[in-house]
Amino acid sequence: VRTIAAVLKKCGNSKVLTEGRHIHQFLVQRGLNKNVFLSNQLIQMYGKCGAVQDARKVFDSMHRQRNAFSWNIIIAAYNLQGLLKEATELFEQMPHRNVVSWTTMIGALCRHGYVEKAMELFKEMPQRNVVSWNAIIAGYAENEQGVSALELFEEMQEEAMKPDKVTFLSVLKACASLGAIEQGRAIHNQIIRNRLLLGIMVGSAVVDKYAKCGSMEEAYIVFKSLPIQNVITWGAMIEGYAQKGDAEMTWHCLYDMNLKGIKADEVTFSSVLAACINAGLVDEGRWYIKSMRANHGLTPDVRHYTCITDLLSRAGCLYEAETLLEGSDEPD
RNA sequence: GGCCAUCAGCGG
Repeated sequence: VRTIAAVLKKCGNSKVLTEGRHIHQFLVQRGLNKNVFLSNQLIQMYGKCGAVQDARKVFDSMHRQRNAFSWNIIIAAYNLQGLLKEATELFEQMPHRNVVSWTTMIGALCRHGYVEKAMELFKEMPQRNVVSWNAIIAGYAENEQGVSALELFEEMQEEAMKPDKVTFLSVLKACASLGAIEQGRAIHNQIIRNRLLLGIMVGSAVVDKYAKCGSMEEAYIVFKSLPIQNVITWGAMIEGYAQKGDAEMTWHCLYDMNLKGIKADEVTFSSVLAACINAGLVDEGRWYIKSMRANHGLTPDVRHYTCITDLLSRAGCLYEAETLLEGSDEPD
């Protein structure tokens, strides 16, 4: 049972629906489909594969066997597809909502931009844990309401709720979008004081925050101190230099990351092109967008064409911009 | 007891 569960989980995470269906059939044949634990895994597997209808069938077939997990999982499945209405209906029908159910809905509402509604739920819910706090803080941070995010962060600590690494991620993001360098430093110090080692995720957020606040020196110090550097940490550095129009350092990073065996991706190149715009380097821009295909096996998409058109039209090369767009396979 | 919610770089 444990191994079947693990396989189902893998199917969900790697979205291999056909394999998942086979296991489902197998479970039916063996009469194991009455197992609540496995049924929950099935719902989750279908949900992650985007097959909400199948997930729902399993859920419905459970009848009175359903537990809080089943409900939470099916609600999350609808939310994953952006089906907020259906998720809300189930949430309202759910008999014994727990902290996870509430938090799931808070996250979903925030993802749709309904932060105020999420806040209502947050206040209404009977008890909150660190994840609930994280969800609402991330919601404000995502919806460019960094100030509220930071206020909530204060509030949570007044209520003696200990922030964890996800909390720090969200508030650092809020600082980054606000350009709040001092607040950001304070949070960085707090992370250090809490002896939370900078893992790759929080570490990238710290780097990004310093970069967005324009302090590339501090960004670099943290960057170097991280256990590993990946495409995202490099990307945060490159974006920082790009925003400053520091083309030199942008090229340097791009070169360096390749040396270290980290492959630049589409996001990296949209920053590189942004650097070209900010530094007014038309030839380099032309070269890098070609280099994406030629040297990196990447396909430029709308983001890159937007940059290059911007760059070319600023330089007065409108005709060239048009021909470039016609040659691309992007509709816009 | 085990299975569910919050999660880092560009644009959207």
